[in-house]
Amino acid sequence: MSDSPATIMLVDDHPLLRKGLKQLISLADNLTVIAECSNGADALIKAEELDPDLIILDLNMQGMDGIETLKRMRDQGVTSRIVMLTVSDADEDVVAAITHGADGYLLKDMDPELLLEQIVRAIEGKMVLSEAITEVLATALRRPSAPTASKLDTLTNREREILELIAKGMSNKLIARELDISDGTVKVHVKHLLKKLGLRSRVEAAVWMVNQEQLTDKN
Amino acid sequence: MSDSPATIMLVDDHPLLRKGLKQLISLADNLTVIAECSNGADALIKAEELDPDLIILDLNMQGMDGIETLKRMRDQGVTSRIVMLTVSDADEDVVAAITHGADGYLLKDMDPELLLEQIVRAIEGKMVLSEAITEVLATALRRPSAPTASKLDTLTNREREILELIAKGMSNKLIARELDISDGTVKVHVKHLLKKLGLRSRVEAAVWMVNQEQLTDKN
DNA sequence: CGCAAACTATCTCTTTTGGGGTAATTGCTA
DNA sequence: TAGCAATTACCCCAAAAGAGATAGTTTGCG
Repeated sequence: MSDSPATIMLVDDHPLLRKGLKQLISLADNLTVIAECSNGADALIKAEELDPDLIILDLNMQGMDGIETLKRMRDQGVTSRIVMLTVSDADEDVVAAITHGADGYLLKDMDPELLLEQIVRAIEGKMVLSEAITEVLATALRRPSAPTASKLDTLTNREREILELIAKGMSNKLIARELDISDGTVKVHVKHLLKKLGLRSRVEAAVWMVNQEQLTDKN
Repeated sequence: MSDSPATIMLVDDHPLLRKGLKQLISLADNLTVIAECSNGADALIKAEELDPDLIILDLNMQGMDGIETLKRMRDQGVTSRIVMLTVSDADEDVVAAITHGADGYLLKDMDPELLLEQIVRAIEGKMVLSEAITEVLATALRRPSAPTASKLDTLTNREREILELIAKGMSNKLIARELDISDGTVKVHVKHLLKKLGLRSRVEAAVWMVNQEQLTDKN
């Protein structure tokens, strides 16, 4: 290590948490906080200007969120180590953070001493992950990733139509009336669509579809 | 005011945030933090034991959440002023907090100076609400109540639990295995929960629940 | 033209679901 | 103590769903 302290930038829209974090970091004499930002836009500018050794980035921020900020920083050519700090251990967030170039993912409810250790390790170039996170990441990587959208494509128009009605909670009989076909025919379509999607019941199909709709709505 | 400093107890499962908050409070010489808890159960014991002037209570905690903790404290006869501190400005939370006897509702992303002012005002016996919150509260009160959340509240714990499993697509048999009860019993609970929610099938229930979860997740 | 895929429909059979009831146990409350 | 709500479990029965097979009609493509 060098003899001058490592530079750290904090990005979090909770002043209180910044304060706590800064105080924590001040306990280590080879670390220094050179900047604080309360939002992503600010962080982008300061990151380029100051080129800190480490950026600690909150995931859940108003306006531009942590992932978006991270993405833009990397696009902009920021080479600082970047560690996400967050309350969320949601699968997608972890995966998104790592795939977009985060060097770590720590949870806010960690023990402060441990957190400080991890920060030091991050500056030393190591990937730091909360324990709870490593599992999530491992299982996420085991799955190739989003095969979901493609699955919908394997369905015929009629099957997709019927799946959407199932996702509204409708029974075969109601669907039959709605589409003006026999309920026996609906059963055939349901049978096929379940097989194609690898699901075991219309309830699974409904849940899957609703989540699917929500996912695509976000983008 | 008296000449001895007012006593404050902090309840939050993020050590970091407690640290920041404690430091902030230490800036005022007529305030003193006499206890810190990382969970609701601990808080219940210490609150009764120490009877602080003010309890600052995190809403989103592991295990017993803030509202539950608040409720039990009041049931237990704790007369301290209690202020909720949280990231969430979800309508239901605010209303729930106030109706269960909270004396204030502050957001974690407030300006620290302002936060400190509000803490002082709370100790002086005033109701303190973040600006963003007053609006929420006003509109929440204008409506008689939340039409959706109230329906979930009519369910018993077991029914809600089973509804959540249905919302994962599980069959009665699977749910029975999961909860280690007979599948006949699961059917009884399903029957009741459908009647209470005014739904006609588990598929409707699943769809309703998934949408419900998504709505509450956003806040 | 011939063929495959999609859509339709029907039949059979098993499993699941939902609605009705009764009843024992527990724990809390008036 | 009596009563009530919640949880558990069982009964019966009708409706719905799902899996299998078979088959007619239409449509588009090589």
